[in-house]
Amino acid sequence: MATLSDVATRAGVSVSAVSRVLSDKPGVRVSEATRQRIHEAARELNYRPNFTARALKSSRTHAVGLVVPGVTNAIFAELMRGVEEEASSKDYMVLIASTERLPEGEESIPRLMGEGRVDGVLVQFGDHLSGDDLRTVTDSGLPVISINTINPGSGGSVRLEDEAGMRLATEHLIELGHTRIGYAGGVPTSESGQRRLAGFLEAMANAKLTVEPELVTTFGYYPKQGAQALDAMAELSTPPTAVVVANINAAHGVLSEARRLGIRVPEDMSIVAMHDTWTAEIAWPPLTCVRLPLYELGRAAMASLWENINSGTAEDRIIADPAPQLVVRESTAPPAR
Amino acid sequence: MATLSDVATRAGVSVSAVSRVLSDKPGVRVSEATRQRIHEAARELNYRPNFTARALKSSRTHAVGLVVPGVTNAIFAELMRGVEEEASSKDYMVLIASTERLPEGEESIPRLMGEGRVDGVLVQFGDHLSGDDLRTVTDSGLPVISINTINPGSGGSVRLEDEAGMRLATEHLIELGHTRIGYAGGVPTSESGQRRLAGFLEAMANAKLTVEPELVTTFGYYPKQGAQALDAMAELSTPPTAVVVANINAAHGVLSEARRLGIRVPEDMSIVAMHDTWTAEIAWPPLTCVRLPLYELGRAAMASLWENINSGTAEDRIIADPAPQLVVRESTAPPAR
DNA sequence: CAAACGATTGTTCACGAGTACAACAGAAGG
DNA sequence: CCTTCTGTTGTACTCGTGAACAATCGTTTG
Repeated sequence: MATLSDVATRAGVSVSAVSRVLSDKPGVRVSEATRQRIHEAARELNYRPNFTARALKSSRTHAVGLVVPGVTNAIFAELMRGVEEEASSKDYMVLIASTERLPEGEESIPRLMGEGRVDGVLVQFGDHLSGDDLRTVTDSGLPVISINTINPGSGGSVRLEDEAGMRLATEHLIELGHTRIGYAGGVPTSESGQRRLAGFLEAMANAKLTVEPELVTTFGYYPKQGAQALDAMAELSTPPTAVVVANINAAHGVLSEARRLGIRVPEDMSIVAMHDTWTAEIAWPPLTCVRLPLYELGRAAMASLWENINSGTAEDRIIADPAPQLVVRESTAPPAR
Repeated sequence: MATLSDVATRAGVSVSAVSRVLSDKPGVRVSEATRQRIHEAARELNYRPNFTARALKSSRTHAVGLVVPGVTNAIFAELMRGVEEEASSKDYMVLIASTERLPEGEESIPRLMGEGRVDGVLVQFGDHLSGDDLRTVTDSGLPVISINTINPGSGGSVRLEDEAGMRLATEHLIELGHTRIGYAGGVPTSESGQRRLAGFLEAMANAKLTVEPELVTTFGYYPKQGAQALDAMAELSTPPTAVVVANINAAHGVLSEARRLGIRVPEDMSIVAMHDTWTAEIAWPPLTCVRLPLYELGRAAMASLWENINSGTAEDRIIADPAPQLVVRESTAPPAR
């Protein structure tokens, strides 16, 4: 790997000359002859500035951390694609830190943040946001953007129109004629979970429909918890004729549990889910979903972080473009009379 | 962010003393008093060694690159989970470089490799392995492990038992009584594609079944290409009664295309797919699959890379544990007479 | 009691890039 | 002919860590 001084030797100049020419700042004055010789030498040696040295000098690593609950997840994949592309366009790289297997004395978050590996961090805590982890992240002094969670007092955030999305989903069921509608939400401590529940309740209230407490479950966003929610509702003397599921992964769990219990979708029960990933299409029946701009959320998160890194400004943004959109497939239908 | 010399000042000793104590090498002799004072000062200042400085000095970044064709993919997710966990256990971090949107003058691979950002690279080229990219990667002089492709002359590799997996899938259909079996494979230039095709042909030959050329398609591993393969087969005067699909993502495409064409699965056509991701269960009908150890492949890849980084040895490994396993679900059945 | 030794700690330099400052050349002006 | 200026290039130090080497101290031994 060629260094600055290798190039300098080859071009017969000093390192600083090479540094000046190659960094190509506006104010530098170098003769055309040396400039060319240096460029030629650099090309011949296939010179690339050493990242570690540059990072040490400038205390900029041109890398950001992305902390997510897990990577086996279509929602995360969309988000990450957005982050990746925006990062790439800003000459940044992305370091993934999954909190999937936290239990065993997880050290990767403090390591990521405390050692100057990254210039900033994007955090999407899942349902299980441990207070300790959160503190580690916010106390580090690094620019932090939290995704779909407003972090009190620290850094900026980006989030989606969760309420509007849930209203859309719920209104769809109401328009189809459902009145007894169940809700399978995220855990109550999750912020996005609270917003989504609010959206559901609002739509129900607008339609003057009553929401019986036993029809509101908040087990979580994962398939198993979706199945759990359906189990709870199926046990009732009069189960709902439709269910709003606050997360598509949970909806997949609802679907397979419905199959297991012999509940036909949509004939016996309609299902509408939040988020529209490619898995919605392959499910049977294909899931009616509300599409939220996850890719754009990722891009916006990275853009905000970049802003924060470079100018210290931290704002809370709501990603509303494109607006939440209902994608009707085959998991919803009018209720059987 | 506290530095070594901050700790040194606070403890009233020199930087080298601190360095010695905190790096805690076996041969160092430091008095218990200073050791304690240093540890205390370090704790009080919440000292963490600066990664960039350490990397510059030792020319080890404790990071590896993972180059993959795309991140919106359940197969990749499994693989990445393995890589992540093994990396974490070795105190390494993972940098993702997706080649998804290569066209636009992609610079991220050379950047990743040429600037000393990573100690080594794991590469999984998809169907579209460009010669240039491959050369960039292998010429860099960095330790490289290629995943599911044997890279001629450079670095080591890990791969799965593709042939055995395909044999298993094909034999399953043969045992059910199918004789006219179609094949939807990866592009012919892909190495794993060739091995999988070989496995299919071998199983057919073993059963003394003829393979008509028009039943062998090699469009690729993606859903759309799976759909394309089914289209080609459905056009035939006598379509196959079963199809072996060399990739589960393509199989999802086959399924939805079958639905579009009014082909019932498994009544009119059985489908068996390679790889068993969670999406196989949510599909309708749930897909019969051959499970290959993707997670273990990821772990093994990272372990091999670590070996290569630390001792320069590069071997080609085949991950055979656990062995390929047929997971029978509902997409396969005996042929209709 | 002095030399020699071992234990402990400090000084210095290197890693590669970047930058303030110094140094030097040549040209213009007095 | 010398000063001054400008344009160009080199020198030297910084970032934080790590390690070879040097220095210091107290202690043991001849």
